[in-house]
Amino acid sequence: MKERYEFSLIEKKWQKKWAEDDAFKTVEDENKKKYYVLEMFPYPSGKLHMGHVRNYSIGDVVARFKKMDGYNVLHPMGFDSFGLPAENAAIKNGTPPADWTWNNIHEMEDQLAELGLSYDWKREVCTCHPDYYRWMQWIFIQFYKKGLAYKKENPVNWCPGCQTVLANEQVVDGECERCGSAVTKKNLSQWYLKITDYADRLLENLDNGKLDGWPSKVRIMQKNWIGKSTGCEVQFKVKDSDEIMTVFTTRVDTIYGTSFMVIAPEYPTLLKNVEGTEYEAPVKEYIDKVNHMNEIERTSTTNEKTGVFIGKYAINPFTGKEIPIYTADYVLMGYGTGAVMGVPGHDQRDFDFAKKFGLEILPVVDPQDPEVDVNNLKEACAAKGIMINSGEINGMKSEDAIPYMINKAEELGIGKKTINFRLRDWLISRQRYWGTPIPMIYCDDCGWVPEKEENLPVLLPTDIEFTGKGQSPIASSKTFVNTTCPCCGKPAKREIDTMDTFLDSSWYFLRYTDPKNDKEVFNKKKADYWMDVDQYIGGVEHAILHLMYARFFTMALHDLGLVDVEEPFKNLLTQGMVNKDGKKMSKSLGNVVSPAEIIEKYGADTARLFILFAAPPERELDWSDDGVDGSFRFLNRVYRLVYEFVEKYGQGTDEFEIKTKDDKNLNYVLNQTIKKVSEDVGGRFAFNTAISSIMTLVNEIYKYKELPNAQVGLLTTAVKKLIVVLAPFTPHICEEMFEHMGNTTSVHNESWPTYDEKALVMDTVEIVVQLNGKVKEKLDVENNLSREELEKQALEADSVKALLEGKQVIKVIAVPNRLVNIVCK
RNA sequence: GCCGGAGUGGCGGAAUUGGCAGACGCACAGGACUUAAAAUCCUGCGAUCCUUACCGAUCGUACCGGUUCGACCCCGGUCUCCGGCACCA
Repeated sequence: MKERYEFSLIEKKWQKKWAEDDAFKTVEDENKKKYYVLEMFPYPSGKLHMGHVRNYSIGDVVARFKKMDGYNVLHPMGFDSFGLPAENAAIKNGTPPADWTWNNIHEMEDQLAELGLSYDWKREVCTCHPDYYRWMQWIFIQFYKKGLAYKKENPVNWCPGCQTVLANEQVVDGECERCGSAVTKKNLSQWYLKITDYADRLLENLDNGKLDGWPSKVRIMQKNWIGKSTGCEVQFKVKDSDEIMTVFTTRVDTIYGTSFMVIAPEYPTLLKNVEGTEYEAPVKEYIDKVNHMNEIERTSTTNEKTGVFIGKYAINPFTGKEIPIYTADYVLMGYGTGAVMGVPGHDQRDFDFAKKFGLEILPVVDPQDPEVDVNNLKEACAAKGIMINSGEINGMKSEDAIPYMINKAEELGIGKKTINFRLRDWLISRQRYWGTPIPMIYCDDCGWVPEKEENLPVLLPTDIEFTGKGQSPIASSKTFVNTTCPCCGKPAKREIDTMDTFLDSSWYFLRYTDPKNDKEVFNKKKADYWMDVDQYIGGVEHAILHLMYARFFTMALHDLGLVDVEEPFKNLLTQGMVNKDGKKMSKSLGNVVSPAEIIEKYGADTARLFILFAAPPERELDWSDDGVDGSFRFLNRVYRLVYEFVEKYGQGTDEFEIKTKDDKNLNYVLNQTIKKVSEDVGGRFAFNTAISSIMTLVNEIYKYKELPNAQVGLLTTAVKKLIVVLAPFTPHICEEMFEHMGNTTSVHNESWPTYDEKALVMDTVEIVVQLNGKVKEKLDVENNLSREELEKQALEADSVKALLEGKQVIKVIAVPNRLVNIVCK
């Protein structure tokens, strides 16, 4: 070890050694407790950013700590390597997507290596590799066989920028989450996965304790996304017709206040109902107008209500009243039945609509609120209350009227209790090239048939022209499309769409448990040994999409008998963003700090230390160049401490005896630090406070070593343990210092140190004396004094007596080892 | 609109169960070492007031109020910021 801290040499030296020794290889071991720590694998854009560094630094500390703490740790890494950017590069530069992607993967592997992360690279998984997507296709076929995958024509979200369809979850505020184009609707025949079959289970597990290790924020977001609502379907007859229109409502109690009905412009019988009437032209015109709106326009809540009367009336089954039927775009075909009953008194949308079209507003719930005049409503009153104008349910509480009316509707055979979910089935077809081919074949005689499993993988063709326009680029392949039917052997055509890349990332954590298996998707025994993931770490932006898809996949695979667990991630940590000057790092703002630059200037250990120290992991972190300097200074300070120690004492000695107050103090701080780091890293992931306590220890060692009666043995112990507890955070420098202290093994194979309870008990403690809750005095008293004894000693202390002079003591509260509060006047 | 979360020095943050607010670090200021600089080391660092100084006093965790011997922490209300959902009947 040199006198100066030359991080670059040190980091290269140990990275090489770890690679040569295969230091982080993991194998199943039934005799050891397993721990699976996983960071969300990256898309191989080619460059690591600070968000990655933060994500992987957190994971690495946990992995290294758990390993030292005696666990059999699985800590793998891979690449989510299908996706649009590779294809865009092909359009722009003519580089084949595969070449572009593999180049990027190799660059990112190098960058990850520079961070000194403890991955078992033998388990690397890349989703664009045929060894992986072969099993992706296999899973799809199992889903298809179980009825979980189906093809259907539907109005779907279409992104004109990416020239592909999108899942509901990928449409954000009416825009494509990737490119920001306004999303439009298109009628297309597409593949779906039946995630709605799992809606109830996905929802239930959010609240039944299975996901208690998740941030409640994420659970609430998923809950809202699934959006369960319990209500009632009620049938309305259409006047002078055999047709029945069924509405869905959560407020069947208000049915007596229905003054109109609205159906969606896509309602299947709408055109038939107006055919040949004077209403045909205006209705068609309206539908046409709606079809030309994009999602942003159509779903804007600030829009004034629009709609047209369709010339028909429905009959309220409870009152017999005839009500006009309208079509309006505020009613969505995709939710409920596509028809609603209009109760303007108690639903704001219906209120707005009634005002616009001059329809009757009949109050049926009295909220018993002096501020609300029910007979002259200024806005809809959604509050609960007492039923009025509602026939036999008058006087009932509205919350009691709901079950009563559901019951009644069921008895009369005109309705039933219904549960609706906001969650829709997952549209997984993409009109793109760089993704897993959907392994389905269309035969004129047999229809859609899955490829035979022994023929998997269905390889991506390479004779492709990339234009960025039209249908899937795969259509341009001369070799791919034509095949024979796996069922009857006649000529048939392959599906040319590929899968949404979110499928690839929905089960990669399972493949890590058995990544090289070419006989099965993964071995059940291995998967059952490692699963579930004990700690999953990644950005909160995946709270809904990835995390819900992965949960769905795991449940479905569980149901197929492939794995025991049904929830994949026991604990979830959502890390905050890395900002600069309070703003998101971005090229356009020119405030991007590149990890490569920082590593070159300060080394990976400093980068890791700073990023873990600057803020708690789940919070946003503001990058500070000065702060990085501080972390660098600290590592230099530790380095110097060890260097000077060895210069002076060689390997030192382990033997010591606690004699002086200073000995006792250093030993206390040492044990306190071990305790604090163990709890902060092992329990609550407070890496910032763990590091601050290590800094305190270093400060104390510096003070102690200058004392004339400092003991070499105690000093040696403190320095050695310091290196060990710091090792998970800054692995290279600690390895170097550990070696310099005379060790021939790796510091990362050390057992995590335990602390001595006895060392944490001081002879005396400082307690606070308060007068009426205000601190006035501090006293050193014997440790663990009883309440009574503490009170007695405090009142007898001269300084306290002086304070109380001329005052009358009313009450004394004594808390052992903490304080005495004297209430007086 | 609905549902979450947050608000603490000049800055990042700490206070884990209602018990000394501001740990640790950054920045800044002063000093030591040095021919000088860097590096390093030492000291100070919430506000206001008092005092020559030491000592001390009062206020202070977004704002207003409450509970309590005692509140950054619990309760009620208000404001601001951030995130999610949103014409889902």
